[in-house]
Formats: sequence, structure tokens, C-alpha cells
Amino acid sequence: MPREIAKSYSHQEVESHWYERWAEAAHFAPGGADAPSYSMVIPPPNVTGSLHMGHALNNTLQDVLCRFHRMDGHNVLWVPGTDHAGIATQNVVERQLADEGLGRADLGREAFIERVWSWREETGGTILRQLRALGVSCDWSRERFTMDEGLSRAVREAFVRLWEDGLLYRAERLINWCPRCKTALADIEVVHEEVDGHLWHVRYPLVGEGELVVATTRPETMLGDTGVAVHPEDERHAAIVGRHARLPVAGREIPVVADAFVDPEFGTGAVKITPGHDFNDFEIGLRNDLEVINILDDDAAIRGEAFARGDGAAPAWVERYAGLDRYAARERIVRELEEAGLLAEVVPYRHAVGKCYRCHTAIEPYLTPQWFVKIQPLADPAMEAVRAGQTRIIPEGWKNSYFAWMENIKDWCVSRQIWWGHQIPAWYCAGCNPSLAADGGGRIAPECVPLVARTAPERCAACGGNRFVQDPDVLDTWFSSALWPFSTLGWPDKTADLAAFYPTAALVTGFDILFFWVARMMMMGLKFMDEVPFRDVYIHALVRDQEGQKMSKSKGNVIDPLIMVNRYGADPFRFTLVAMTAMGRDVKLAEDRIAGYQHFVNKLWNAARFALMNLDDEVLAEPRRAPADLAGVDLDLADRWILSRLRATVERAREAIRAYRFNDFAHHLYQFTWHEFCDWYIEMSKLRLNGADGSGTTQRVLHAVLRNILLMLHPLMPFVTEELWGAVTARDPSSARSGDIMVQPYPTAEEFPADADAEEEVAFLSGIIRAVRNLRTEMNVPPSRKVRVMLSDSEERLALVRAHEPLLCALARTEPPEYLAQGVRPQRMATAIVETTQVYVPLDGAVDLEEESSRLHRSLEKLETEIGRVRKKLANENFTAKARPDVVEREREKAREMEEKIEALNRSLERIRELQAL
RNA sequence: GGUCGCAUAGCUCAGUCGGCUAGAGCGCUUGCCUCACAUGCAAGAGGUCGCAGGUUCGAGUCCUGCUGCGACCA
Repeated sequence: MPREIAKSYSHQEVESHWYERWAEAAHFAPGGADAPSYSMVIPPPNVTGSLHMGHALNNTLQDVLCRFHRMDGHNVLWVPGTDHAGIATQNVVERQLADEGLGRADLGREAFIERVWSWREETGGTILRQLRALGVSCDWSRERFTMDEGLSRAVREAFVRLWEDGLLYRAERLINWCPRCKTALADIEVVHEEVDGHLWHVRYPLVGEGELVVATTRPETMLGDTGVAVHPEDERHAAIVGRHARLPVAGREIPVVADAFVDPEFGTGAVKITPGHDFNDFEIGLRNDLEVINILDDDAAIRGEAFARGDGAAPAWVERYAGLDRYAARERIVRELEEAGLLAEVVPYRHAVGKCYRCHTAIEPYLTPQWFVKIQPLADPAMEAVRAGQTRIIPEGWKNSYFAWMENIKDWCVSRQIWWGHQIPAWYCAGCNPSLAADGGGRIAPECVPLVARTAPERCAACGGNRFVQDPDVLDTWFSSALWPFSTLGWPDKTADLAAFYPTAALVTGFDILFFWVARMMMMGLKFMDEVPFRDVYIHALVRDQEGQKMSKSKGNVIDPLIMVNRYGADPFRFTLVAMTAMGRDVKLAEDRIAGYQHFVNKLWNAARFALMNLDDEVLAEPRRAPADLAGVDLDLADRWILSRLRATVERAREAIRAYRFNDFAHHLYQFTWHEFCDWYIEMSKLRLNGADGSGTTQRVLHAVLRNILLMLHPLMPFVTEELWGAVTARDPSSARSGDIMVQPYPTAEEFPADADAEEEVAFLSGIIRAVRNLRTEMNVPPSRKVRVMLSDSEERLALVRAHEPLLCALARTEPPEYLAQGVRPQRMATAIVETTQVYVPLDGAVDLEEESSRLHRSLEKLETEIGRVRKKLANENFTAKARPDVVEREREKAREMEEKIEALNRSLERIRELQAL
């Protein structure tokens, strides 16, 4: 009984339905515990974020892996969640407060944090809801947030253990300070950008007589200069080392020192040293015993008290500078230098400026007490694990970056001067640290002694006091993210999840957070779990626009994934992302690609539609999903061929997934579905389906191949495959209940018989069919008209065509062919050669002999060049002696074939010449 | 400045162990509304594999240099 489904697929009606159904059926949760586990943790998106293309790609790839392994019999767990994004989230809420005319200080810490939580309840986690539109199969019952109680406990535990193991310390160091966020940043949170600036050459008068010209990009920092340095071997300046310069404007006397860091080629060979506001200068200062003066407040404005140092009294000009922003101070100081005739030269100069990765404000090296993780003892095992292959990085090229970064790693500044985050579990006893009370601003002096503990201490072991102040700083968000692969599974408790799912199988992420996150997870995983956090790290590309530009709101070139899903459906969108994910390359995305793959979905839909219109109820009702038991019954050539090709496709698809070759995976399935199944098998099957003979077998094969296509494609295109699975298995008693495709076993190659003969024969027959079609077009035979065809070859070869004559007639629209004995050459025929077979189609009276002649000449020329190359090879004794025998044999075969073709072409040309002569 | 990567059809890219008459998708040209699909079918055009050397019987593939582009680090 013929049945019909809609003429085309409407994703809108289908996607939300299936997503809900999967959730209700608990398909997203791990299944049987006896199966090998396959686990992943989502790279937690920022809780303030909304879905962009990077997330779409990242999560699509993860979902492909999860869906594949789930079908392939693994116990799959994919943990979703978000991170609390300390600075970013605090910025968002502070902006809200600003609209109400409030600052966070107006609320106080506790009320502010409450406010952030309520923001999070309302708006946070939007991105996780958006992810569902992609069809991601993560286990929502295990959703985690880095500020959850469980994960916060993990953070405290990790912090305390690091402290106990001597891997954590608090010290006053020069750190990267963002004057807008008013917090310290880790080194990698600073992005270096080239900017067009100036190089100011300033005269520093020497005490006594003479002067020294120094070059600087930041003249305002001279207020904090405590020395001038020259290279020790620079003869130009050798005489003045040890003398003093009088610092312009500030008036202090500062020493001239020699330090090998100075580049004698740069500028005048003399540099001003500001240990309080430059990392290199800080080092030089340490080596040469220079004073460190902090001239800036936490908002990068000049602070008055800086000038009070030195001779004790604040000079008169302090009032001019105190409170000035660093850039205003720069303008002013340049003006004053110029007026004093101390500005020797100003030249345009392009140089790198470090900026805050969150707000893009230029960072300021700033001397403050901070918490640091001693990193080398953690980095060493993390490097070793990759070297030993306990964790693989794919593609391998990223290993270099990983090692390069790890080898030059510096201690990690983990304290942040913000409120939203995990407050550092360290307390200071008011009794032991009298300076605590003095500083009402909450900044704890560097000399204060912290008590690090899992919970607030009740009594001081040293003085017996019970008044404590908790360290006001919070931890870097990445500190909690570093624990993610085990904190989400219940650590520090020894949970069943932890036992079953750690280490995770794979981590899928972009290279932009290789250092921020991947490297730190490696370190923390090894530290706290004694085991790497993941077996494989797959690093994927960044999504760019079609010109290769990074997508950004300011450029206006963003493609919104949700709009794409809505417009084209999640399946084509996912397929596009996966098909374009070549190893290590950028993904350049254009909307028309997605539209293109929507056509593929339509093709699949219509193949299923065709099948449904041609399958009998009893076939549709058979529970069989693999036709292994069909083998040998009365499979015809086409059946044997498509099953053999299916086998090869399953093999390739599995291999592609195993090797993280996502684009190959998509490509092989696309190629098989469209160009083998639809273009050839379905067309060939029509003959048998319409005839009485063997229709049952063909129906069964058609059904089986279609179902296996759906199974293979499911990880890529979950929705349309699930929808069609429902249609083609509707009457299958074995799939009545939890028969969703999502939880069916993934096809294996062994289910399908390989058949090299069938593949070879179909290649030959389809070659003949293509050749006839080609000749038809050349001869301008209208598609509606059947064409006469003659074939000439050995009896054996011709018998093969004869056996499948109806296929040729139907697919090339020919009359039944005439079979000619080898060597018989008919007149007035256009010729093509397929393997050894000559194919003739009558030269129509209307055909231009000239054109036909030049067509043949072109093919002839091509062949002659090629055979020349092959003959040269075969004549080369080195080749025949050294190349592998099978390679040599292939070349010989090639030469034989080409000789025959050339001969045939020459004969055809000869006949055309005869005709032209008439 | 240092490191790494990339350069193949008009565009975007595959090309795994060196055996290639170099592939795909999109675009383009021509002809078709052929009873699953015009979101389609059929046929076709289109390449000095960035340049110059080297290794090899054989190089898109390996090595060196150059040019151009990109990324990361400083």
C-alpha cells in the first residue's frame, strides 16, 4: 500500500517535539553502567554570554561525538554548565547599578552579591537554553555552575591543599592591574596590541654638569623614576655611571646605573628606570637596588603622596598632578618639559600596549600584595603527561604551543579585587596583625599572616584571639574552571560519577583557551586526581566570516546561530559546521553554505519519501535492520553493489570519527547518500521495484540501506533522521517503544557483505551509461528520444552488458543495444571508450563533423601526453627495478588501456576524414 | 623581534604511508518540469598545486631558500 509523507521537510514542527521527547525518555542521561564509559565536560560558557558561532561549532562537534558513542554502545555522559565569569558578570551588574545611579560600594559586598545572584536567576544561563536549539544531548540533570555550593567547596578544598603543599603564597609583586576593573589580572589576561604612539626624548640634567637624553613612550611615569640605566659596555656613557641625574619636574636625584638589559642601539642608549610601573624596570631596580615608587592610585590617576617621598616634604607642584589621570598627566608633563626646554625630540613610534582582555583598558604594572600559585611544580607533570601520551592533543601541532607556554610559565596570580567569585579562604587574626584595623579600605598589608582553612577559624592558635578578617579578594574564575572536569563529578567527595567518568574521554575546545583553561585543567587534574583530566583534547578552529575576518558585533559580520537554526533548521546548520571543520583550519562561514546543506536534507527526505511509496507493509514491518541474512538470496547486482558500498562507507565514517576528522565524516556520508544511493541505487532499483521479479528483495535492500543511512547520519543531523526513522520504522514491532534512532546501535561494517566483483561491474556499467549520456549530449539527442547504441568488445565483456541490458536502456535511454564482434567498426558513429569497450552512437545528420573531429583530437592529445609520461617511466630501468611491483604493474596496465583508446580514437578520426572527403 | 602555521579550480577547501590521468561543495555553461526530489536531473568547462633549488625511479606530498598571508608569544 503506497503511503506518502510531505513533499518536503519542515524543521520547525519537528525539532522541539523531538528534543522534548528525548529529554522525557531520559536519553541524555548515561545508560547501562556495564558499558564502557564515554564522558565529556562542556567548556563552560560564560554565564553572561549568549550563543555565538564559536559555541555552535564547539557544541555541535561535542554532540556528534556523544551521539556517535552513545549509539556505539558507550555509557555516555556529557556534563553541561556555565562559569561565573567574575569580572564580566560583575561588570554587567555594575552597569545595571550605574543606570540607577548606584555604585557597588553603595550596596556593600553582601547586598551586591545578592544582586548578582538575582541577575543570574533572571538572565544568566540564557546560553544553555539556546544550546538546546542545536539538539545537544548533554545531561541537563547534571548541570553545574562554578558558584554552586558543591563547586565552591571544591575550590576551597583545592586552595587549602595547594597552600598546605606549599604551592600557594601571598606576596607583594608587580602585577598587571586593570584600572577600570580595579583588579589584578593574570599575565595571559593581558592582550598586547600595537598602537601608534610617540617616543619622547627627554633631557635629564646630570648633577654637576652635562645631561643625558632618555627615550620613553610613557613620559608621565618619570614621576616615579628612581634611576637611569645604560649598558655596561657602552663607551659613550661609561664615564657617567655612578653619577646622578636630577629628575625633571620631580626634582629628585636619581643614580645612573649600568645594566646589561639596556639595548645600546635603542634611542640614545640610556633609559629611565621606573621600577613601580614597568616589569623590566622592576627587575633592573632589583638588580641595582633602586627604590620602588608607586605614583598611581588604583584608577591610574597620579596619587599625591608619591611626591612626598624622598626629601619628606611635598613640593609645590604636587597639587598640579595629584588626581590627574595618567593620560592627562602625560600631556601636562610633556608641556612642562617643552616649556623647560627639556624635550629634545618627539618621534612617532608604534609599540605594543598591554590591555585588559575584558574591557580593553590599558593595563598598569602595579605593586600590590596578591596570591600566587607556584606553577612550575604543577606544569612539569602536565608537560610530562602530554609527552608520555597520557593525553593526546589533536591536531598535534598544538603540542608545540602547549609546551612553549608551559616551559616559560610564570607564577599564576589568582587573586582578584572584585566581589563576585569565590572569596579566598584565608583569614587574618586581628590580634596578631595590628595593621589590619588601620586599613579601613579592606586592603590587607603584605606582611599580614594569613590562616588558610576550609572554614572560618574560631580561635587564633598564636594569640588565642577570636577576631578575624577574611581576605576580601576572590579567586580568578579560571581557578574554578581548572577544576571543572572533576568538580562537576562531585570532587572532593569520592562519588560514583567520579569513579565512572574520570578521566573524561575527550575535551573539545578552541585554541584560544588552550592556556587559560586546557593547560590549567591538566595541572589541577594531575595534582588532585593523580590522573589526566582527559584522554584526548581536540582543538578546533575559530569561526570566521566568509572573508576570513573574526566575527564581531562592531564589524557587523556576525551570523547569529539561532537565526540560522530558525531559518534552515538545526540539521543543515550542524552539517555545515561539521563539513567545514577541517583539521586546524579556520571555518569560514557564509549563509549560503547552510542553504546548500538544506538541499541535502531535502534530498534525504525525498529518498525516504521514495522508499515509503515503494515499500510494502510487510517489508516495512520487518524488524530486520541489517540485511546480513539477505546475502545470497536473490540479490541482484545493484543490491550487492550498494551493500558493499554501504560497508565501505560505514568503515570510513567510523574511521573519520575515531580520528576526529569531522569533515571527512560528513563528506563520506554525503557522498554515499547522494551520489551512490540516490543517483545510482534508487535509479537502478526502479526497474525491479516496478517489475514483478525480485521486487521483495529490492524493497528489503532499499529499506535496509535507507535505515542505515539514517543511523549513520544521526550524530550529524539528529532531528530529520529521528523524524524519518519514525516513518520508516512505524510498523516495526521491535521499535515500538524506545525505538528512537538516538539510542539505536551504530552500524558496523561487518553487517554488510563486501563484494568487489559487484563494485567492479557497476563501475563498468555506469561508465558505459555515462559514456552514452555524454554522446547523447554531444549529438544533441533530445532527452525524450531513445538513442541507438552499438557496443563492441570481447564476448565476455559484452555478456556483462547483455545481462544488465535493461539498466542501460533505462538509465541512458537507449534502444536495446546492438552487440558487435570485436574489431567490427560501424560507419558514421560517434565513439567513446570505456575500459576496453567501444561505445558507438550514430552520428546524426545534423552533427557538425568539424566539431566531432576536434572533440576527438582534444581527447587524443590528452592521452598522448599522458601515455608519453607513462612510457618514459616504464622505459626507465630505475623505475621498473626500484618501484614497488604493484605500482609498475599498474603503469603497464595503464599503458595498455591508453594504447587501445588511442587506436580507437585514431580509427574514428580516420572515418570522419573519409566522411568529410565525400 | 621570536615561534608556529598556511599558500591546490572563479570562491571555500580536501588530498592520511611519496605511486595522481590532482578531487569535493558552491559558483559557471548547456540541455531537461523524466511518475522521490526544479531544494531537482543529465552533460560540460575550469589547475604551471605561490616561486627557485634539492632528495628520489617518481614530489601537490619530503628538505632548503625566497615571496606573500595569518596566528600566537614578547
